[in-house]
Amino acid sequence: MFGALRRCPASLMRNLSSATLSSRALRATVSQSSPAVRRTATWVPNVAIAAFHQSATWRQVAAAEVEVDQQLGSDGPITQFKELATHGLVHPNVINTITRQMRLETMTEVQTRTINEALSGSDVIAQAKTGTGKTLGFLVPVVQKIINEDPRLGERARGYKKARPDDIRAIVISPTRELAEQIAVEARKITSGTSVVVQVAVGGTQKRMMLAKTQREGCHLLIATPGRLLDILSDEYSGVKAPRLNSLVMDEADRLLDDGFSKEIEEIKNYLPDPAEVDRQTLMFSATVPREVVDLVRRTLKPGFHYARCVDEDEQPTHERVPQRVVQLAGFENTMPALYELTKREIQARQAGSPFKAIIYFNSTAEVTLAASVFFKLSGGFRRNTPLSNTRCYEIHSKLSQGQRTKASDSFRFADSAILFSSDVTARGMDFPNVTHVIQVGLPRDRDSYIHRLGRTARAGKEGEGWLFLSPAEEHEVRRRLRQLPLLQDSSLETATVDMAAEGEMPENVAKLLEEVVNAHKKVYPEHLDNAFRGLFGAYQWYGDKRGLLEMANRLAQFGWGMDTPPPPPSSLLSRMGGVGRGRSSGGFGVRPGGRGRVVGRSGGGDRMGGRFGDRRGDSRDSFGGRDRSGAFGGRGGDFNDRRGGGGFERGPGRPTNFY
DNA sequence: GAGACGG
Repeated sequence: MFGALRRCPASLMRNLSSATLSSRALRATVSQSSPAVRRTATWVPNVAIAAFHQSATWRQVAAAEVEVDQQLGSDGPITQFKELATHGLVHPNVINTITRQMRLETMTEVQTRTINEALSGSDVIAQAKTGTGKTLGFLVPVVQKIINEDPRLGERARGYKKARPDDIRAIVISPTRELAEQIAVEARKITSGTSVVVQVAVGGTQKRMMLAKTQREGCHLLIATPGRLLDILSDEYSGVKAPRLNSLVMDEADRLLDDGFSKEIEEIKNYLPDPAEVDRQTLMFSATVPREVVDLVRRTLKPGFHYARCVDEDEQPTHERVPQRVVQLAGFENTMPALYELTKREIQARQAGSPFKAIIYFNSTAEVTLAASVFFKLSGGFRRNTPLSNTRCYEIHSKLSQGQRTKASDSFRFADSAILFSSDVTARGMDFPNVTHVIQVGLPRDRDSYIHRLGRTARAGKEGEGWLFLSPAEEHEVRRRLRQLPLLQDSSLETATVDMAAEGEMPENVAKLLEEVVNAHKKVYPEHLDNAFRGLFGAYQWYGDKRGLLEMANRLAQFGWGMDTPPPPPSSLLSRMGGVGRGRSSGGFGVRPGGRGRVVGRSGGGDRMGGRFGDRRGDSRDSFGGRDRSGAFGGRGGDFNDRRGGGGFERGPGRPTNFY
């Protein structure tokens, strides 16, 4: 059936290629054709052509495709791995490994669609949520294509496993090193019964070692990150060439095509053979396909590409299915106390046999490092019998060595109960089993980023929940950036809204918790504090009110970290604010910290915070009992009883009616 | 002065 695609009549192709077709006209064209044409067009890769028409959205195209499929009475795609071998579509040695060693029988939806389509030779862009087996979806057809070119590679003949270094037939590009390694593990598995040679090229490893290995063993399938790939392709002396490349896979394609990567990707293409001379199949995979990517895709993929929108209409995507709560913080300084309160509570609530496995995302690497160190102190280091002593803390971001990154990622992957403090390195594609919580501190750069991070939990049919901690700086931006997401306001964390500058009374348990957290900050390396402080201004560069930002940051340093004098902000910030003098006398640079009309920063004692919280005794919640505070002290029972929001959030645990 | 991607 799929071979028939190549024989798709030229006349039909021409019709479908006409950029003036709407999806409706396209359907009509197909359904009015003769039975023979209709049959050959069963999987009409060219339905996607309709996307060339400006009025056709991806959704319409996908709908048209399904409809055409139904109308034409397709005998349906192959859904069992075994059948791929019995129909002679994929080499039995590959399929046997999948069915016997990996114990997979039925393909997932994304696998069904992409494998069938890609084997037919058309370009594919596949949209599927994470954790649905996208990797096999492109590895199977890519490996098969390699075997097609040289059938001897299907066998595991001794001696034949020697490929030449310039034999690269397929390249898979991934935005992060860890994801590339994860893909390579799968690739080596499915090629273990064949003579196909897999190599990995990622940064942070020894380039010479990798090149020597490639010289020695050769390479058919190369899995790489953009930087290193460009590095070795452009290295005339000792690099690699791919004159016979005929498959290119972009995993997390939307990420690869956006600002940060697109330039490198373009450059990489300059080193690859001209598609006009060497026919090349391109496969793009992504969990989200934002509108801006569409134009790029049109230019990148061959006309007649296939769009596999493997998002089940009936099944809710992760970001609609997973419960998500928003914690509105009184200030930056409330972040760590609230995180600590939340994790402690969740760990205690889960003790018996159900582990707590969380990823906490931050927007700068320095914040990741700081939070991880503080939590390490809070968990009592390596001491036993603390609330967090059975929960290991790990840290991962791009500023660590590759060795540290790999260790953290593997440790967390196999951990039962643990917290991973992370930057966006792990936001996409990474498969950590059984993550129960994804906590995002600060507003992510965009909506997709939020969704990808959230996608680390509730995978493979498991439960999970999302949390978003927001500072006052983000109150307005969140409505713009995270529209239409079921974010439910949560006010169950007492430390989230408490005024940490308040000299007034506060409940003993809250005071104690704050003291613990502030003291932990005093035990970490001072440069961690300085770096995180500076990092904030980068992470919040979108925030217009620089003055207000500095004021909030100063409060963080004073009341959250117990510093007498906030660290200096980046000098560029001061020039941006304009007209603000520098000076340490006010207890900070540029802006006097404090706000809320309270006089602060007078006491000179080094242990001021400790003293304050230490002296606080006696439950005096009444003094806090003023208006609007009630929710914060309502105990754990009433989760959704917020009354501050003003926006009117859903109260009950049911489906939220109010969206940002 | 962010994040990811080569040293």
